[in-house]
Amino acid sequence: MPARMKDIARDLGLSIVTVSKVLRDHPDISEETRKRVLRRMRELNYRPNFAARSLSSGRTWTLGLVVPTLLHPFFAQIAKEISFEVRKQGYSLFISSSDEDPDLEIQEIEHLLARHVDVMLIASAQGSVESFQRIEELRIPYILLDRQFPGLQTNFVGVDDRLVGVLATTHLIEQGCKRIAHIRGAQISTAIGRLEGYEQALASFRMTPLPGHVISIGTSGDNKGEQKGYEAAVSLLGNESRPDGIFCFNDPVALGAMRAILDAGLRIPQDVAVVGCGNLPHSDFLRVPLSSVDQGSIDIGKRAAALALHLAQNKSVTRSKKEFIRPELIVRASSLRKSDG
Amino acid sequence: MPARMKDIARDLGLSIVTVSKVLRDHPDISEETRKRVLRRMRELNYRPNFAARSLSSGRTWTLGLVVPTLLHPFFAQIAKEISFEVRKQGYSLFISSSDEDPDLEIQEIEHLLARHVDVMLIASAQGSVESFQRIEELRIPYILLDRQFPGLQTNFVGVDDRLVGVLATTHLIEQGCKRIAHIRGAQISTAIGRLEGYEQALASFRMTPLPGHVISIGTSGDNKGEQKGYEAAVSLLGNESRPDGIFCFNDPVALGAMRAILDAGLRIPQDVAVVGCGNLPHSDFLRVPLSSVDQGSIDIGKRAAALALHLAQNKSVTRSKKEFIRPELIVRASSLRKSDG
DNA sequence: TTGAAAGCGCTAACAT
DNA sequence: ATGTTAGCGCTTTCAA
Repeated sequence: MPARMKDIARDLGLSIVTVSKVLRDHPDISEETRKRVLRRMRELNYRPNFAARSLSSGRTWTLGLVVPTLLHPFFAQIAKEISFEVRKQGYSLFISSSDEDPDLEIQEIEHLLARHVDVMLIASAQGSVESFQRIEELRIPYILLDRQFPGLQTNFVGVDDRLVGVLATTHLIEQGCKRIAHIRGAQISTAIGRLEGYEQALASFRMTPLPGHVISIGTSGDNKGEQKGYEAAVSLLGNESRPDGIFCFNDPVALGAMRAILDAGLRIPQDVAVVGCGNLPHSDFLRVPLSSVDQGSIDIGKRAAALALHLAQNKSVTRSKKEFIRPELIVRASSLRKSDG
Repeated sequence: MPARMKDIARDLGLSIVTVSKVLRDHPDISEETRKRVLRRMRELNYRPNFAARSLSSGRTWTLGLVVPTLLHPFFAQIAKEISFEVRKQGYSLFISSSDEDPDLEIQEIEHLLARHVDVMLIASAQGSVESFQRIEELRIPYILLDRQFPGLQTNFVGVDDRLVGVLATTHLIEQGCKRIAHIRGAQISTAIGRLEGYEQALASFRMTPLPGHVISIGTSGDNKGEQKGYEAAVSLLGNESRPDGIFCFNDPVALGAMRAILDAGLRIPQDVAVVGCGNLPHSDFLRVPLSSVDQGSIDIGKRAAALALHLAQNKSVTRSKKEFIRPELIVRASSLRKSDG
């Protein structure tokens, strides 16, 4: 049977309240009492009972994270980082995966709300913003990760997706590509941002996408990225003005695209250069090592954790703190056509 | 302010207990009362308060999972699966990562114990079993995942590692390899099991490992697998009787080994065939698609979840239910030397 | 600087 | 079939 405050108080001839105050670093406790209490706590290996604490304080010291998938290293990294950071402050993290399914995501959110998490962190697969209204009604602070919703005033931490597109596309231009295509993602903020960056980079070199050179993989989840990328690339390669560079929405899509290019008997990067996004592990060891834009998942995790802790501790609910992480281009063989990089 | 049982009871002129009983499907409640209560619950969007429930029932409806790393898809898949399965029964899962660090793992375990999780699930990075004694003292049921400890009577769910070794090695023999080496992992049960399987398979064909053909990557975590695999393979290739087949402890190690083989100007699988373990995503798209033994992570997750739920619900603490998942060999180009495979 | 009283929302025994 | 009584272990006033 674990020790309770009651036991410590009895043993030391003090009241429970005094013990409680020591535990929470309350100022008006004499140094001597504090020491005696702390000593006895150590002896009895005392651990506070979170359920009791939550019930009386109204806080659970618990956070909830919902990601579209844990299998993608990007989200796994974020989850790990958040868990680690908040843990330092005594918070625990519920992690759940929505499998890119909006309905399942809503269920997971509801479940975490029922748990009275202090803060919610969501990388959402929603098409609309309705599910967030429930959270707001309950006055639970929340943070959107990676994916934004236009017009929604909320806390957000994610990569600067427009810059992702600019970095990748500018790099392809600098490598001498003249006909740069983009395999874009579905209608979520990340895909839109990267597309805008792609267009912006082209525009700044007085270029424009050729007809049919922006092609979408549709609304498929991440799990079909490779196949969708393959199909999209096959279509691009059949275009009357065949691209000599492709910026892909993410790495799985890029893998599929590369396979299609090689299957067509073309060379990477000489005939078609490829850049992905996400910087997946083992990108080095692919048939052609893949250039990719790193999304700074560790930074995202750290910043999200810091923001979450802030929200958990201040009853003042910040509603629209937006933090953008700078992406970084990792150049590998798939796009390196000039030795000067 | 969320609705409480008290509100429902007041509105309906009932006692709190009656409401509570409805919620928990207690038998002695009239059908009519049940319906009225359920209806009002829906109207008020009632959610039970887990903290209160935990405090009075002594159960938290919460499980804790500690994995060495979430970045490895094997553990991510397990985590996701467990989370999903237990969620169906109203349980939530705390997920934390130890980063393959035994001390950090102990901290994470302590933290979860302080949370009074109903069941602990641990894929342990420990060298010794001491940390589990703390869990036993507290009489919290726990399940070991993936990695066992000799002589420890505990619940376990994981792949049959000996069979992993047998499958991989037998396959290499059948592909005509005559000098099969093994790059083994550190002193954990998975590595030992796979080594035993390797030896057993050789023995059943009246073969034995040649001198220096079993080589260890040491105690390094998974993150250095690729480099360690490279080094190990370089050493093997310098052996006076050069191997013509290598069974690698896991896929990262196999990637490193393959790189070393290619760097040495040798062909895969003609000169050296390679088999890994883990069946990492994108194994298809490597320079040479990698044959690998799949560890059935989804199955592991499902079985672990079922066992955890059982333990959570029965106060009878099963202490040594062991479940072994059958691994499956996925043959790809890295080991395919005969068309009849 | 310490403590008494009240209560957080719920469940578990025991009435009725 | 429904209700009464007592807590679960802690925090939060407020008083001493």
